[in-house]
Amino acid sequence: MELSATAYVILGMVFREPRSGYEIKAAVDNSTRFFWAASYGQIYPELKRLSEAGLVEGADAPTGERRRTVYAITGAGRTELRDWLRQPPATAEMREEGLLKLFFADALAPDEAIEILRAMREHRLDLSERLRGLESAKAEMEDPYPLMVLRGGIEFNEWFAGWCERMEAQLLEPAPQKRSS
Amino acid sequence: MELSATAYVILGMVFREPRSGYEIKAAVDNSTRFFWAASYGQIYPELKRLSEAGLVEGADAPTGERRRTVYAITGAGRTELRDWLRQPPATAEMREEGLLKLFFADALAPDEAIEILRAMREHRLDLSERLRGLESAKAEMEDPYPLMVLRGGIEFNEWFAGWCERMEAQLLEPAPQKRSS
DNA sequence: ACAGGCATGTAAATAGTTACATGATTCG
DNA sequence: CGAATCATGTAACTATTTACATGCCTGT
Repeated sequence: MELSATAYVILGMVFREPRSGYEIKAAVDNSTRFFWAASYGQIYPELKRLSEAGLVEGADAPTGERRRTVYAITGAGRTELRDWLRQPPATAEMREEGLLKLFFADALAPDEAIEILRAMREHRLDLSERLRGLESAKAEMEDPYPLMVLRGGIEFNEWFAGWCERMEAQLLEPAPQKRSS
Repeated sequence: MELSATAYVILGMVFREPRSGYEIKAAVDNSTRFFWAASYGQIYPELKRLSEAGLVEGADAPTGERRRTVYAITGAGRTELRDWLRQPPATAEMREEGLLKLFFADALAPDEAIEILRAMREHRLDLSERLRGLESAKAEMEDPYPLMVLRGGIEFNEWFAGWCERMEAQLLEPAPQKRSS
């Protein structure tokens, strides 16, 4: 069975409890989004495919007149998810515009290069703040892995901010003089 | 002027010296690829667009009978690149399948979760080794930023590997007992 | 002679975002 | 009542990868 990455995100998100497409999107947005995103344009069509493949099962669960479908994982879906989890992770990518700009910063004045680092640092500090805001909610869960990943995210963003700070300092330092004695 | 991200990668890559599409690809592959990739399918069409927009200029530079075009940045291209470099970096994304799997690892046995971390750690160590292999080449350059970014990449991958190691150890530890005294 | 690297390009497929359309419910 | 949020979906667009096609040049 050849499934998209989004398919596995969905399977993972309905593994513990049935969820609607909207709820899956919300769950992704305050957890995996930071290392694996998914939009409505991916989620709804994928739910239909997974349903046709028998890996999830939809059930009507309207709130009043507002139609709503919650999807539960099936036995086959659970098997599929576990099989995938056991494969060694394949993709690991980063797209960091700040590093790209820093890479080309020789085209700018030195103080402008420092400005790139400062902006990256601020962004990473913002992110770690936001992740900290999610921490208490996850701290109560029985499942320990989301919290582990979240704390990893916080540590990473702080590490990155620290690196930016060190590089800013390095660029401010007077260039080391080459002397013979 | 609305340009794609690939356009700026190209402008940056031809800023210091004219390069062919093939050389741009090679340069990307052992530098920015780790945080910003580009394929032939993006580079060649984009070179044509940039050329039409007057931001780069192609010149025939065949090697024997083998046709070859090297592109040099124009004054307008330099201005465009610098304008972009001065904008605060907008996109910063990560797609890390290992973290996604770890996030869902509750569907597995504990030793299988450790295996995910071990695979991620190995991958990051491999990467930092490969980046170290590129270090000597960049150490001689006059332009200091590529080396700074490269060393950042090495440090990041080592930090990440260390985090994986710490998390592996945490999962191996006996669960802390809740005692009153 | 053949493999591997240099060199340019396109076509097709896949992935992903964004914007839009529609309508119900809840809270202030 | 109006805004925000719940809820589902599609269309259009943009981005990106992969595979393929073509052909020259260099070293063994």
